[in-house]
Amino acid sequence: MTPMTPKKKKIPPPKEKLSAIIAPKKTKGPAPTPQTPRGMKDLLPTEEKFWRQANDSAISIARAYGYEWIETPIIEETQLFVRGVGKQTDIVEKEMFSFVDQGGEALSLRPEATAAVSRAYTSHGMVNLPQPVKLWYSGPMFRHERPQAGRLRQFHQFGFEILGEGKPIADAELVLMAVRYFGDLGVPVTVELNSIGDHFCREPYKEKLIAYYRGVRSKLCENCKTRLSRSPMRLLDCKEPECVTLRPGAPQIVDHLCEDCRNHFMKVVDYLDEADAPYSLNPHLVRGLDYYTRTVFEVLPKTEEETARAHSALASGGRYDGLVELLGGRPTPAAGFSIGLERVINRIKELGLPVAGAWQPAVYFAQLGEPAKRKALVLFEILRKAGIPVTVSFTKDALKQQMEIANRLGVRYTVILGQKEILDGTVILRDMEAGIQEIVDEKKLAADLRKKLGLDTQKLSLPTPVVSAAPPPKPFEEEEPEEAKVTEEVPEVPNVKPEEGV
RNA sequence: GUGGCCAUAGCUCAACAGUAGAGCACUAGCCUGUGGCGCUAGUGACACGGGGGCAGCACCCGUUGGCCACCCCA
Repeated sequence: MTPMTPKKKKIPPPKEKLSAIIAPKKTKGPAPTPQTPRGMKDLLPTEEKFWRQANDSAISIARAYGYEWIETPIIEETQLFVRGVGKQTDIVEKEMFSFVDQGGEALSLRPEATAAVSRAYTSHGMVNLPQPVKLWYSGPMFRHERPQAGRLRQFHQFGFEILGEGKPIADAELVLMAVRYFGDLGVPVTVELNSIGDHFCREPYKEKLIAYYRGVRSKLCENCKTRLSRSPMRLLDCKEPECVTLRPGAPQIVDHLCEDCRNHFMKVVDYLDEADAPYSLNPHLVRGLDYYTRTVFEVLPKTEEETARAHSALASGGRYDGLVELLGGRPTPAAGFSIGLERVINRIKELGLPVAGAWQPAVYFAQLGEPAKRKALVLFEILRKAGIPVTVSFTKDALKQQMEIANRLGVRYTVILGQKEILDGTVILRDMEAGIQEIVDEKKLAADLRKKLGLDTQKLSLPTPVVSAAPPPKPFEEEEPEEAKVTEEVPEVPNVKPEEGV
């Protein structure tokens, strides 16, 4: 007996296929440039500020509400999702990137994170932590769908989960967090809210629903005919005109909630009213994942014209009281929601909302000549250590080029180090706005720059002065029409037109 | 997954069945240690594969990718 051998049946790895891919047959012509896989894209430097904005705002919400960071693997056992998300859901049935690895394990790229977080809750004995356990995560998710704007195969979700808490105020907290997140960003949204009961009241309700639709079965769309036996609740969601017309006669889940579920839902609604949250009840809101119980909600963009696109949710979530237990843990009430970061960013761009800038250096370090390069290696580091947002291009030789870079970066000051300065133990400090230069002792440079940049008036040094998540309408950079108060003019600079004063 | 539209330089766009052009960007020079403006020059593309045709980027088919609707959701 080898105890190492797992009991699971192993499927032999598809060796031939793999080797065929790694060593493909020769083709004629030049090798084609590889593309990103369908529905997956590179995120480029120009996107940084939007991602920072969307992500940092969410982090500040997470902190404020007491959620802690967690990160789970991008790949999990396929079974986790089959059991957690549900065998009959669209996600599991047709949208998962699943594969068998070299060791014969059936694995999948995660299509969502709630199942994994619930697994982690049990795996790491978080039941023994003070309850509830409140967690946030952020990362890529994968669904094999037909791509479209706002719908990718690799997309990013930021999510929050409360595990070990069944009180309705937890549901309300989550909805409010969502509302406030979008409020902070300046994205107008509405929340659609519903309760889909728990398994005590849902099963009897489903029977009634099926009974109703059986009576009118012939009028249903093809899709719904199949849904009828597999997931009848989804009939309420169908957009086919025939099905829509049948909907008003259908029994509504809210009318069939058990007493506990009804009370729970009423309290959630009550809390939301108290907080003046912009929600509306949508008795037809049903989630595509099996684990939801009781409260479910979607956050939709509020747009001028109610176009079809308005129906793509920016965030969604709800309560999932059965999930932890379903995955082999103790019965644990839980709830959560997740935000679709790409969709949020699209919206921010469409609305032209202000975002905090990406990291901006305030000082550029220019060096001229080989000795200066060497010395720059040391002097630059001193500035960096001193907490000055400084940047440099050691590979560039011509001063002109470096000045161009400094200009493009929009830096306040450029430090210039050349032969002369090395001999004197000094450095030229150029004010890029005023076009004025002064000579500074290299030993005093760091302190001088900190003073000029006003760094000493703030806290202590921030090694990476990243823009904080200060969310609300914070326009762009404040401009400082600082008049020239420095002494030495440098005449040879062709400062042609004084009209460009500020 | 179904149906439709689309695909020319890094970006935004032209052109013609006879062998691709602009603006911006990029690189260099005018300016031998100093940015923004200007001038000059240069780099750089017909997504991939096949078909008919003297000839194709243009027409046809396939592949890949994007977008739109459906589906679904984030």
